[in-house]
Amino acid sequence: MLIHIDPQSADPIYEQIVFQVKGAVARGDMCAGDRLPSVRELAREISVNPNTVVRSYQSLENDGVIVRRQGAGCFITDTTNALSDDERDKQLHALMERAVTEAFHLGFTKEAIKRAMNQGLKQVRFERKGSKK
Amino acid sequence: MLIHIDPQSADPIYEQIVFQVKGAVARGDMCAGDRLPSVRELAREISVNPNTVVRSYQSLENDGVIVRRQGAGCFITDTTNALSDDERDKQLHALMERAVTEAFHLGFTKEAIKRAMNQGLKQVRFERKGSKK
Amino acid sequence: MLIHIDPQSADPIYEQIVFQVKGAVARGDMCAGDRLPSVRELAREISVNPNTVVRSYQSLENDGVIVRRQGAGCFITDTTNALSDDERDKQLHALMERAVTEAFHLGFTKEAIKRAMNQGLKQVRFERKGSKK
Amino acid sequence: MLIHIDPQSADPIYEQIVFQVKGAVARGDMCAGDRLPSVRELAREISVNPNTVVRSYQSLENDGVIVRRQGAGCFITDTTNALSDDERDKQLHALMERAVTEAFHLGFTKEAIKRAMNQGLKQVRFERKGSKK
DNA sequence: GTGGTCTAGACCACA
DNA sequence: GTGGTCTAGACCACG
Repeated sequence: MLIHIDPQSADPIYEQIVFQVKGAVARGDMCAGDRLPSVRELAREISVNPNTVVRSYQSLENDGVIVRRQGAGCFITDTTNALSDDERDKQLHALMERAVTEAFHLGFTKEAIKRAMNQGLKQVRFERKGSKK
Repeated sequence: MLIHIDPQSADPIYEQIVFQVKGAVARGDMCAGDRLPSVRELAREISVNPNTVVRSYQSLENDGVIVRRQGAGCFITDTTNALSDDERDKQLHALMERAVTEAFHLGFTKEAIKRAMNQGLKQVRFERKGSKK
Repeated sequence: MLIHIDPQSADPIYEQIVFQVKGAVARGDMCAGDRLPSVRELAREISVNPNTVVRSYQSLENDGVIVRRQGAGCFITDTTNALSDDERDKQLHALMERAVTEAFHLGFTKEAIKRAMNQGLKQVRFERKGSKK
Repeated sequence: MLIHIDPQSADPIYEQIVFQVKGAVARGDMCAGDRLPSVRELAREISVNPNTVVRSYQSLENDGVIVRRQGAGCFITDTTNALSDDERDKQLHALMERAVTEAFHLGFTKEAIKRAMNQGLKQVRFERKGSKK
């Protein structure tokens, strides 16, 4: 695993882990069925408290990104999100509204924002989680 | 002002206020020079403690969105962001990466995300804060 | 930490704390990565309300001097200032104009002011925050 | 008079007035014996509440920059500051320490700070207040 | 243990 | 009237 924690960041460590796993999956660096490192393993690797890793894995399971199987470990899922269409649309809308609003207040033009968004989209493997291999 | 607070939300109240003000400015509903409701007034209106509103206004001032003038009130600024280009680019990139990653994990396709982004962009007045009339 | 508060001062308590921390960093008494006393600890030590210390630490974080990490504590950063060059120049100019003007009205000569400035400069470790050991 | 108020500034108006008068005197634009505009005159000119101007003039009188003579108006003084040498030295030291510390945290080098200081010094007429004419 | 948020209510400074 | 500071004390989130 290639998880990097920035101790300078104000973001809580558990959120940094969550986002890096989500990012790895989105980029296709991890695929459905792949096993995450065990809690203790990852905790040692990135020098954080095991409880913090547990917290991250709980959050990832909550978001439907992984499943935890007793005794076997944690695995990336291929399930599409369990939320209702309405709820998903609402969340997508909120995500984009927030991103655009913040970008506007950073002083960017419409074109610059579009460019950055396209660049972001390019880094994601949309052929879906299970397709690798 | 038409600020709505969801006391159930996981987002802290003060951030909800911050985002709603930023959104109003981005949409052009508020322009440079416009006065925000007074701390006490807004606090009463949305039934929160005045200190919570103060916290929001502090945050907005830090982000260069408003100025707070003792005895006078709080006003939308027309200043462009004071951060360095490097820092702004870094933040824009992080914003977009995060938004795209989250949208991917909600199960949306590239096209759906683009569509939502364009819809978000349409609601922003990019002619900048002072341009209303 | 050796922070001293003058409750008689016209400067607000939280600003006194901010300046003393900034001074300690500038003198090299504190370096990048060093941990500040906890909010409660410092509050007890200097006999002020914890919220007042929180206010100081918020301000220091805004100025990029420290990061606050939930559950972990507050740490001196090694980041260089994120403001644009224009903004930094503007602020430097304003600082110096103000200092010189006030010194003039205290009745000092050009030479005396220069001397005091050089003395001030001598106390700062310009080899930057992280360089201690 | 050439006093300019910046309504975008977070600095209180009365302080802006005080500093602009002090600056004008330091630059030699106003000399000992010169008369300030009357309270009402200045208030009208810069569109502020007369009480605010009164506050500024009080502060300037307090600092020994002007004298207010009943019925005649306010005049620039030529008196050197009334404080004790010890007190003046202490204030000078504090001024410079503060300026240098803030400049350091803006990320400037020793040389850049010296340069800015010299530039600031150049704009001041050290031949003292009464010498013009 | 750490920091983060929120409430309640006081008193001061500015316009 | 406005915002600015400070206290007291509660409860939550993170490591």
